[in-house]
Amino acid sequence: MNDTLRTAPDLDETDLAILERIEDDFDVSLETLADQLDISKSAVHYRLNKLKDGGVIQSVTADIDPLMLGLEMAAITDVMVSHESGYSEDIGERLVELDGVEKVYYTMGDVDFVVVSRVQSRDQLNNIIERIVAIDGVNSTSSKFVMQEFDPEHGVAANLTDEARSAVIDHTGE
Amino acid sequence: MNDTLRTAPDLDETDLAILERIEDDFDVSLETLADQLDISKSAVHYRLNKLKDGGVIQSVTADIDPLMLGLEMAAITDVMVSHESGYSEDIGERLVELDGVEKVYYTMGDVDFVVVSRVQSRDQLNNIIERIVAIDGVNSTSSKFVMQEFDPEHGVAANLTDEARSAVIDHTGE
DNA sequence: AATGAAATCGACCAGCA
DNA sequence: TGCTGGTCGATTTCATT
Repeated sequence: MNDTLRTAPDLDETDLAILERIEDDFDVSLETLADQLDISKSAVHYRLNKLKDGGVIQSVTADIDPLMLGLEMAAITDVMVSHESGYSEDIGERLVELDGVEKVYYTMGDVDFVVVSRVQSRDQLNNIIERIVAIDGVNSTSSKFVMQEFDPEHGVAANLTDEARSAVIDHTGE
Repeated sequence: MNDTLRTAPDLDETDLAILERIEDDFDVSLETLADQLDISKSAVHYRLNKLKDGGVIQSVTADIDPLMLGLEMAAITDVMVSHESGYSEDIGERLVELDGVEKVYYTMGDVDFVVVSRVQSRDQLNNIIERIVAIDGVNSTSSKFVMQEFDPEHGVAANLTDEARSAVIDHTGE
């Protein structure tokens, strides 16, 4: 057996059901969850703690509408770096530190980093791009505006294929 | 005055401070927040409700570690569509409905959609790509693997520039 | 908009299967 | 280990300012 994988410490169907429910809306009472799952409130709470301690639930966060903060503009910037100078990880960390940057992906292929940023104005976007090219090792950038965004109705747990579900649940023949 | 913007219904510095705190970790007691902000617990709760009702806080969600569900592979797929057939919005909605798809951006420029997906295996990624090209109107795709991801330490509210902050707070001379 | 008191709900503990 | 039931503390609600 391999011990290198730090995948979930034995999740069952009940755990998955809890995750599917709360990953989209944590504003449910323990009682509601308990009723839906036919277990007691304490059991739900016990499992929630286990999922938090086990790192399955990384955090509980309030999702803020960017539009309400005036952030009406999003952009995707491809960043090419010169591979000679410095390690990519450092550049990635510098990119993600920039104000307005929401997410950074380091990718294989001709593009090295994909940077998603969210700003109030074109000026602010230009500002971000300037700060990106100022980073040591950055060769060139290419940006495109985001016209519209689509978010899945359900999160990761609910989007698992049947194949993926069973792979999560029975990692050992108990 | 324009009335078309549905930006935040008058946020003040206290609201922003609350948002900055809970967008990264909602697991704080009202008492802690009240102490940090020098207002009463009830006042914090009152403001939280106002922020939820006003749509500033869209939802409270549990963030799940994809790795714990075996989703160790992420990919970014550029999708080109033929502009003659159908509206882009329909294609975007079909893309985001696919299992494993985490986010879809509709962009200006040569690339029409940028699709971020998260899967357990290369097979599952191939499966997603197959379903993408099967969508009516999709011309071609180009995918790249994500080797590493970088997330900001703080969320949108904390990443506002000073310029953006003041733009949020004093939208009317009260 | 904010407060304090009362009702409700969640967190924790000891014990049990 | 997973769960139960009960207790305590926290949160939600509401009348009041």
